[in-house]
Amino acid sequence: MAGPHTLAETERQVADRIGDLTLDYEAMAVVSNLFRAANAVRNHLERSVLAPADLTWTAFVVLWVVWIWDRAETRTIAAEGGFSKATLSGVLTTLESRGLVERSRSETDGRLVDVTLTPAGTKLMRSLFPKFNAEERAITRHVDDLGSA
Amino acid sequence: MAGPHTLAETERQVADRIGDLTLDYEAMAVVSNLFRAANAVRNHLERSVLAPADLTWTAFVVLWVVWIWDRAETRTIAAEGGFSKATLSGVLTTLESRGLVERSRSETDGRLVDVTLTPAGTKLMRSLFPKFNAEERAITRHVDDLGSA
DNA sequence: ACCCGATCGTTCGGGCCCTAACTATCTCCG
DNA sequence: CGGAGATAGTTAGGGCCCGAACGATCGGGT
Repeated sequence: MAGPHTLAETERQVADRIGDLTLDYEAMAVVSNLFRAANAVRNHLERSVLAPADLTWTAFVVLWVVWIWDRAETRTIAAEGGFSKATLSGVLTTLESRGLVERSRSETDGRLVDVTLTPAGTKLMRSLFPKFNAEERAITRHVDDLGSA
Repeated sequence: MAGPHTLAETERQVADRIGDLTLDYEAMAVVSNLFRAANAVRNHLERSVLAPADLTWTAFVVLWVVWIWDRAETRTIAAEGGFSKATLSGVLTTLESRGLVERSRSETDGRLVDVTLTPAGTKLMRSLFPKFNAEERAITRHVDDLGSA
């Protein structure tokens, strides 16, 4: 799906399996390369920036959203980060236990939960995000290479 | 990171947080959109094609690699699919218990494990892959929209 | 004032995902 | 031949991830 083989090699193998069907090889390559690139970028950023701070990708995204918007409702964070409410709930618990975020029930709507950064969380993001962005910059300089099979 | 806000909005918020630092907003947008697109594509394919067959994304990738190359060593599958050997080990156990793949120790090298599809696994892929590719085709027709913030 | 449907966040169960540690096997080289 | 180092796959442990089910809350219509 996202490995070292060339498109031509893969195409030949697929043709052997289902030669009688009409397939869209370009669409296959697009999806495959999309994931190849996304995985490569994520792995690099996790190892170079996030792991030293003992943060996962998702945890960093949560901190990022709350940091940028000063405070955020749970539903907003999940939508912004692209993961489910269930996932967020667990990550928030982790971050809360580490003293990086705080949960507080909304005063105007009893169903909502507001999330804010603790001073420790803010301090972490102020020092971490510049490093993260520097790596983003370094990566995107050759992101085209990652995407080509 | 990958939500509904525009780049301009996000940029203004970031500037409020660390206005004195030099940042690469375009690199931010590239990474963010890369993940936004990859997530959207993956979620769609999982829900529309994989979930009805009770397969996860990773499980499908494993089946795909083994199917196309007829048989594959564990290390090859992991490299091709972009996940760790440890992850693959667990997924293979799941697929084996469902009777879709078989493990067999290599005859020439006692360290290696060869993976092959069972008849049931082959049958599943022959029926599933055309559906998967059809969705890939439908998605990539507007993948540019997904990537634009 | 009261119900009904919609919405929010959490919890539960199962599965993926990674790193580190471990065992088994192979290969190289003296 | 025999050990040292490299390599393969598995396992252990911790964390993410999702859909489904749940209790709590809100809002509109009567």
